[in-house]
Amino acid sequence: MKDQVFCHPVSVFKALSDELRLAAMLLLYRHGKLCVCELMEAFDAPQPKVSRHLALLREAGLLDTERRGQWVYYYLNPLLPAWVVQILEETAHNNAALTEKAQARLQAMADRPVAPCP
Amino acid sequence: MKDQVFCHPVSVFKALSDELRLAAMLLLYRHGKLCVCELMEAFDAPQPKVSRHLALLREAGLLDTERRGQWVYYYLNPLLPAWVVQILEETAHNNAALTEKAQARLQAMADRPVAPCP
DNA sequence: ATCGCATATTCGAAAACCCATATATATTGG
DNA sequence: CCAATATATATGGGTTTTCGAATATGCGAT
Repeated sequence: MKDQVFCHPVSVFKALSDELRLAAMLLLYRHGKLCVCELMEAFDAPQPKVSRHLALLREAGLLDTERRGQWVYYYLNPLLPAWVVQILEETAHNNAALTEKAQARLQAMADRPVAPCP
Repeated sequence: MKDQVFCHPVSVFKALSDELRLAAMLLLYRHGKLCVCELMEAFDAPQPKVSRHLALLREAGLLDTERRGQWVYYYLNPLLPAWVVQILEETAHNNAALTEKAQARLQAMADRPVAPCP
């Protein structure tokens, strides 16, 4: 079992202090892996905006990525400290409204790219 | 038992995304009530800076205040949703370093004002 | 090689944030 | 009332964040 990454709490909270970024973290916490275009659809947001926020989360160490063909899948950094995951769980559990609309748009999305193998 | 206050998660995280504010929340979580001059000492920070950050936390609904003579005591808003308290607990428990120095300076502080009665 | 789609990055400009300094308000004690 | 202490707020400036628009890169298919 690999070591966890260090996350400075202030950086974590800063990363989560934006509506789109927080919702993205919660959506990925629940769904495992999603590609940028799925998140664009879920948040009804322009591509550069989504991409920029995801890059920020990755630079903060919260997300990791995996390329599959033309798609890039984002997912929670598996080395995330347990307390950070706990915070996501706590937040998701008590704030379902945060991801409700995104969730619905994601479900309703047509032509979703095929999920990555592993 | 009174109703809890509503706290938008994004606002909560934004409030916690500053070193001084986060440390202040954790210190108050542990100590119950502290006045501004104690927090100035703990953080070795100028008075307007401390006051401004505390005001921000109060406006975000995280803190409440109580005047006792010339001192103003800050403490966690008793109506804080449980999930917010959980996040503080989780953060405090896994990031002791955040409040270590402040803790020490507070202990070492001479002439601390007397604690409020109730 | 070239086209089309998915994603990333760059480039200003507008807004938000943070700080130090200075000043104002409130309370206590004389 | 006056002086002293504790706290709050205002002002101005420097830094950071955020955005839309434009452009660049990467990959697959033809």
